Amino acid sequence: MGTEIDSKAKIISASIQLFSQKGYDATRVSEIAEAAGVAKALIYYYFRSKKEILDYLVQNLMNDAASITLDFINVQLNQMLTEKKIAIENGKLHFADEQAIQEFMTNINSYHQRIVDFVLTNRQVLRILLTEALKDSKHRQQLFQLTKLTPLVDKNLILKKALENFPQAENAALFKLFFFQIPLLGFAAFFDDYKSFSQQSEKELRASFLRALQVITISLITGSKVKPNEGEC
Amino acid sequence: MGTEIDSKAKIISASIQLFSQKGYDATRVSEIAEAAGVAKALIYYYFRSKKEILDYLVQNLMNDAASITLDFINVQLNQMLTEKKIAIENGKLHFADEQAIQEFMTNINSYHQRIVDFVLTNRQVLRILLTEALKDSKHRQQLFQLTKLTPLVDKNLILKKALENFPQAENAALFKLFFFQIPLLGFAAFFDDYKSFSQQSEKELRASFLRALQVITISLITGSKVKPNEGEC
Amino acid sequence: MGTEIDSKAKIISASIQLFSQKGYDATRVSEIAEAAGVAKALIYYYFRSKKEILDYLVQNLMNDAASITLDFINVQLNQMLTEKKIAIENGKLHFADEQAIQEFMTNINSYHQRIVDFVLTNRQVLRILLTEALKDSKHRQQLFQLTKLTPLVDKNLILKKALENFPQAENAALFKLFFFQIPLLGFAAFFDDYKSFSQQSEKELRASFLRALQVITISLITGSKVKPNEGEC
Amino acid sequence: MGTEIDSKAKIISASIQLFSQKGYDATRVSEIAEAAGVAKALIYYYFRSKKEILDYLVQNLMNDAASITLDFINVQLNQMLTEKKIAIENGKLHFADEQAIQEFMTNINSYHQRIVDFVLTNRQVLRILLTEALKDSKHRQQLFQLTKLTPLVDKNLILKKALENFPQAENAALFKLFFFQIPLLGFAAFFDDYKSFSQQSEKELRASFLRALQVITISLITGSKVKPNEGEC
DNA sequence: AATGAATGAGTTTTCATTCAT
DNA sequence: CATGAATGAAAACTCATTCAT
Repeated sequence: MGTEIDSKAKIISASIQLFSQKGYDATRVSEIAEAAGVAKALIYYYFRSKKEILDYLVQNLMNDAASITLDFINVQLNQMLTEKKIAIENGKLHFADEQAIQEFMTNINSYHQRIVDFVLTNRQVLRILLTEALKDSKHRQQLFQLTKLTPLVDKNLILKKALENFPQAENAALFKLFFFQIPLLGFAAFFDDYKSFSQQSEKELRASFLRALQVITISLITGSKVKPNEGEC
Repeated sequence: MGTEIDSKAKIISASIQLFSQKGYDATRVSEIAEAAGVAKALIYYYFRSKKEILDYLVQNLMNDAASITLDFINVQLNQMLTEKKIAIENGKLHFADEQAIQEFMTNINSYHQRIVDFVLTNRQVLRILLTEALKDSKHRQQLFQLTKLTPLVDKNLILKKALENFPQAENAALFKLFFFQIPLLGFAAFFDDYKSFSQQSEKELRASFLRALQVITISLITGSKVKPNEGEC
Repeated sequence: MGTEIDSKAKIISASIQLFSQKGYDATRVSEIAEAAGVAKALIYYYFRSKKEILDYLVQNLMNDAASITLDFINVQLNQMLTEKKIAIENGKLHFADEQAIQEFMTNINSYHQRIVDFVLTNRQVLRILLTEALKDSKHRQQLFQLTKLTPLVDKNLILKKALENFPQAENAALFKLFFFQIPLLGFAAFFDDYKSFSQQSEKELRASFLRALQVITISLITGSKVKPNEGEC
Repeated sequence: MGTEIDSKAKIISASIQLFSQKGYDATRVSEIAEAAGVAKALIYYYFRSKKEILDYLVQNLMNDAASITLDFINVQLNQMLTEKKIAIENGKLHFADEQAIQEFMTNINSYHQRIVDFVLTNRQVLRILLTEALKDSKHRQQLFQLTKLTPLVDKNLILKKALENFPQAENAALFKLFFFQIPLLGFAAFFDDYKSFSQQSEKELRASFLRALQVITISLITGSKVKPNEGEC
């Protein structure tokens, strides 16, 4: 013990690799053992069952997520409001000066960076969770619980403003889910595939995605009210 | 001869139900048989293997998708350009008058409606395909092939304009994928869950999502250029 | 009926082909149907079961065999004895003159020809029977029953003489079985393989085998007594 | 750890028993498990498939056969030639004296003994191989490869002489196959059946068969040339 | 005479899990 | 901690046979 680089860690690592690659159901315990370079029976020394490995991975992700304070942006936004660098008028943000805009952009970007870094770092387990969430209601709950950590609507002043464009309250949640959280998950889940397809570096892709987030955010903030079609849509 | 309303159809229907519910791997052939109300062996009379059922479902989806012309919007857009109802200046769309705006909105919404209707109608198989795409490269290819049917960037003048906001060409593809196609897929895949969670009707959700698509689209079209942060992001 | 070249015959023919090729157990009823170009269910119109097809083939073989009089040689041999063309002295055949030898050879050869022609004509079913006899005692009985049709020991004067070389009576049966009947069966069973391997024509092989039978027969008839090793063999 | 005297050996033994009894196709894996007194799944712990058990048995037979030097007789024959105890004149063997004949007989018998012992010891697997060879070309090849270990024609001076009786060279191979190798295989394959039928002891049958081999061999060696019938045979 | 559809009872194979050491 | 051996339960798939027409 000590020298043999922690069998448990190897089992966990192999599990992440395989679950995210082939899915939980299609992954065999024997494959995990083989990939981890340990005997199959050892897995049952550390985990009660195959299911428990999955639970362990997801729980770890949840804990990691919880330990990250993602709403720090609000603190800074409020500070900017207090310092009169920004103001909200007629449902739109107004900036005191060019420097205020710059500061605002920096803050919002740093906020997005944190989220993107988190999903990229944990992309394999996120992919596992996403896949499982598509078929298991328990994991679906966990996935949605996870998205609460991106408090765009409730706490984040920015999107809150932007989402006022939507007449119904629920629509805000819908927009948040399908155009912010789902893209984030999708980015994490398909990152490696898209990377090899686009032949861009990890860094470039990350930057591009962040810029896309900016486009959406800014556009929304400064965007005009939408008159929803009252047709038969 | 009348009672057994096409056993094959019942098998297919049961497969869609179960695959989309529990995932392909977790669905047992015996469960399909039970759900379809036929003998297990009959499934192998119509399909060579469990895998072939999946292939059949996906192939059918692909064929259905192919038969739908999703880029009709371009035709109408071009017509509006010809009729001088809209013009493109400085990378932004300019409208001749209020009526032009209205017509444009109608067109774009009808375009989105078609896509949304397609993904909602086929949401179960789409969910299956999405789940499988997350673990099987063959299905990943099919999923991406499917997204080619939403020709937002290449052929669609609207997003083309909007996406000029992105400095690099590749970013357009990234934006298209993660903020249009993935949300669409996500909407289809999580529709039923979100519906029961939000307690909104199918019609309402569809309308809300369409409005969200409008928000994004309009905001982008009329949006100001984004100066990407040049920091170490 | 009449035009459609007899479905039953096609089923039988396909069965012979497949049973002899892959063995009874490994042949599927569906394969027979396919090879015969009829629906699987039709097979059950003509035969109660797959087993019954096999029984039918073997029974047909037995009947064909029974209808051939294979011991006609004895008649002619006895005639030669009566006509003093041959005589038996000291356990060896003595011939009256060269012409007698010639006549004798002709007779014996014509006898062998009949047998060889029979096994070659029926080689496919014989192969089936041989294979089945190796695992099923009922067919083993039928195979041995079939060999009674080659009455070399009991009725055939020639080998009877030759086999007097063997001290024990049973040995005659052993010799007959392993050095006459088994070779005959082997010749029939492996004929097609040996033919394509040796690249000789069917006619040539048949002639060669007949010559080999002569060699054995003649050698035995004129052969010297064998003093069996009395060692521990 | 002592009680379970090697489960793998028990599986192999049960497989040999059952395959040779009922044939490979008709033997169920569950039967092997039951006969071996182990769980069905254990069979798949040691063998990838039912087919692999068969392959293992045949391969083992091939290896055993290869490890036995069956042509040692040639060494002794050559020695007798060198010692002038035998000579070859006019295509026939001539012996120096009575003692030479006796020595020769001893040698040839010891040669046959080895072969017969080998086929008797491995009669069950040989029977399996024979049965499979009748339907699978791969096993046919292996069967014929096995017969190469009885180098009667090419290396064995005795039969080489004898076979000169045959005009065509190929006939030698035919004779070797159908009147030496096939009888040997037949003896092995039908040994147990013939034994219980003849009610002779194993020892007696073995001795009888060896004597039959002697009869054939001696007769051939001292036999007169055969004038093949030039008729329409 | 002929067949497409259907199935019960098996068949091989798999796999998560346990046990003895 | 670690493992080779072992297994019960179930999985996918097969196949001879039957049924309705």
